[in-house]
Parts: sequence; structure tokens; C-alpha cells
Amino acid sequence: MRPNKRDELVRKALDVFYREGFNATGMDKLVAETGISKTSMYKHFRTKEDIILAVLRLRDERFRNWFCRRIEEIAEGPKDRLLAIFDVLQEWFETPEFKGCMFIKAVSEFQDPENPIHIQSATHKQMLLEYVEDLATQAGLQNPAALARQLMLLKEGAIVLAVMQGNAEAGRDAKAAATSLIAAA
Amino acid sequence: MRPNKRDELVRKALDVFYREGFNATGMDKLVAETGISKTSMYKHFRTKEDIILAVLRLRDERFRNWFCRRIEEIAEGPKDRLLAIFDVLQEWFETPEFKGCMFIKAVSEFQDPENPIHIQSATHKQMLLEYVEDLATQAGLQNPAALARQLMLLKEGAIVLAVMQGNAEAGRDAKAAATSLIAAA
DNA sequence: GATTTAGTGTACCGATCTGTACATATTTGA
DNA sequence: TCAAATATGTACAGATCGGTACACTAAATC
Repeated sequence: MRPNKRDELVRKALDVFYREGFNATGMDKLVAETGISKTSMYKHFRTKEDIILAVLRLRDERFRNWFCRRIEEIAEGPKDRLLAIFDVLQEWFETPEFKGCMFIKAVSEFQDPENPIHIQSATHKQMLLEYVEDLATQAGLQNPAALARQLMLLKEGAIVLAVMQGNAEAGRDAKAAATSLIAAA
Repeated sequence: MRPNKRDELVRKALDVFYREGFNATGMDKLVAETGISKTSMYKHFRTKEDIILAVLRLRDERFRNWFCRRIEEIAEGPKDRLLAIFDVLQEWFETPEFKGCMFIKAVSEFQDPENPIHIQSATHKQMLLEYVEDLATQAGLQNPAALARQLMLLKEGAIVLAVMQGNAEAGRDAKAAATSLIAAA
């Protein structure tokens, strides 16, 4: 058992929770889909909530890594990168596995602002905001914080509408709007 | 029992589902919170899903009524009304009962695009988009459809971030961004 | 006044929920 | 090779899930 069962569980649970939802996925289904025994799961985690938190940590790490890296791959200057956000977003929407933002869904299912799942999801959004804020600052624009917040509105809105409409059109609209906002800044 | 029990159920169920979530609210909790017997509920509705659909219909009717009426109250010309969208949004965020968008949450819990709950939620967003599109058309702007879609991105993004951040700041950011977009159109 | 209608309360069905107990198997390292 | 560490499978507890059966009650209508 070299490749830690704990990590294997978290990786596989991520897929299931993302596809099926958190409350809709019972522990028995998790056993069936991961091939890991329930006994093992509860040796690594005290509760289902702890598993969800670990899943969200992995998702945050993977997503931010991919997202930022991809932006830096396809654009050079910080100003171009602000716009590239929306190209990368579009790429994501066009992925066949795209099923929306895991953190928006987590907050929808765990609404209590004191709930650790809720808090951790909010932190993810905060960290992405800070990344965009850095880009805006590097771009030498006035009021980079305000621009970053506006671009994040477009990003979140695009995710929601891409899910609702079942296509990636929202990505193109977001890029067009971002172009205007960046030009105005 | 003049005031129909069915409507009473739907009204009260709306509050519970909005506060607690759909999957997290069992039928027994619905009985406890509405004071209506389970037998009665299942005489009016065949399944829990049917209750949810009725709740979403009421929410759609109430929300669109309030939203559009309020916009038309606080602004006169169609161009001013496009901006007023975000003042009304802000009002909503500042409401103590604000707990995000019921339709975004519904789609988060019922992800299957073929699910009637999912479809009905998407329809709500579509109808709001059409209302904003009408405003943009009346304002005589070029490409009103594109502007309307961009403003809706801001609206959905603001809702998500208002929930995530636990405050109404996103409303102000959305209004600032909308001002830029409308000016550019 | 009798009958239909709408609602109630309770008890229950089988399934599923999170989580545990326990005895067994497999792997790992000394 | 042998012991410790990690797995596993099964069975189950106690609660809750959506939904039904049934006997009863209040009210409206004829």
C-alpha cells in the first residue's frame, strides 16, 4: 500500500462529490465508487465532514494550480493575463467533465456561515481574488483591488450561467465584459 | 379552511427550503415547521419533488415581481433602470433574510440537466435575462442582447460573492462595473 | 340531518443515512 | 520469520429518509 489509501480516497471522493453532490453521496456509495472499505475511511477521517474538507483542500490546490499556471502559459504581461483569465475559464467550461464550481455548490449545501465547509469555500474564492489583485497591481492600473473584484464578479457569474444554460457562451460574454472593464481602468 | 392549505404549505415550505436547503429538509421537518399534516401534503402533491417545483414557481413569481417592480419604482428611463438593477440587488443583499439565490442553490443540489428542478431554475434566469434585454433595447443601445448578458453575469456573480463573503460589498462592485459597461455600450 | 370533503394523528414500510464493532486478511519492516 | 501496522468484509445500531395505511374529526353542502 505505497500510494497512501488516504490520498487515494480523497482523490476518488473528489470525483464522486463533484458529480453527485455532497449530501446526495452516502458513505456506502463512496465505498462502492472508491473500492476502499468503510473501516479504512473512518480510520483516516473522523467524520464525513472531515472527508469533504480534505476533498475541498485538494480541489483548491488543484484548481488554483491549474488556473494560474494556465493563465501564465497563454499570456505574458500582467494586463494580458487579466484578460487571459477568461480564456482559461472558457477552456474549463468546454471540458466534458465541467459541472460548475465545487465551492459554490458546497456553500449551497452547507449554508451556515459558521460551517467549516462554508468557511473553507469562501477562503478559496478569497485566494483567487488575491491572485487577480496581484495581476492588476502589476499591470499598473489605478485601483487594482476594485478592478480585481469586478473581474471576479464576471468569473463567478459566468460559472453560474454556464451551468444554468448548459453551454460555454457565458465565457465569451465574460471576456467581452472584462475587455471593457480593463480598458476603462 | 378557506385559505387553501396547499398554498399555505407552499408558502411555508419556501421559507424552510430557503433557510435549510432542499435535501437537508426532510418531510418530517416540513410537517414540524408548517404545522400541516403529512397526509395533507401527499393529498396535494405526489412527491417531495412536486412540492419543490411548486415552491420554485412561487419564488420565481414573487422574486420577479418584486425585482422588476422595484426597478421601475426607483428609476424612470430604461438606461437608468439598467443601473437600478444593482441598487435593487443591493437592497436584497441587505435584507436580513438574504441567503443567496434559491435557483442557484437548487441547481447545485439537482445537477442533472434533465431534472425538472434544474430546468425550472434555468427558466427563471432566462426570464430575468429577457427582462433586462428589453430594458437595454428600450434604452436604444447597440447590441442590447450582449449588454444584457454581461449585466446578468455581474448580477449572478454578485449574488455568489455576497453569500461567500457574508456581506453586501459585492453589490457595490457590481454597480460600479455595470456603470462602466453601460457607458461603453 | 345525512353526506361529502378536507384535514389530522399515529403508526408504520422498506430503504438509506452516518458511524461502530469485530474478526479476518494482507502488507510491511526489523 | 514474526510482529506490528493497515487493510478488509460483514453485520449492525439508531436515526432519518420519502411515502402509505387507516381510523378519526371538523366543516361545508345538499
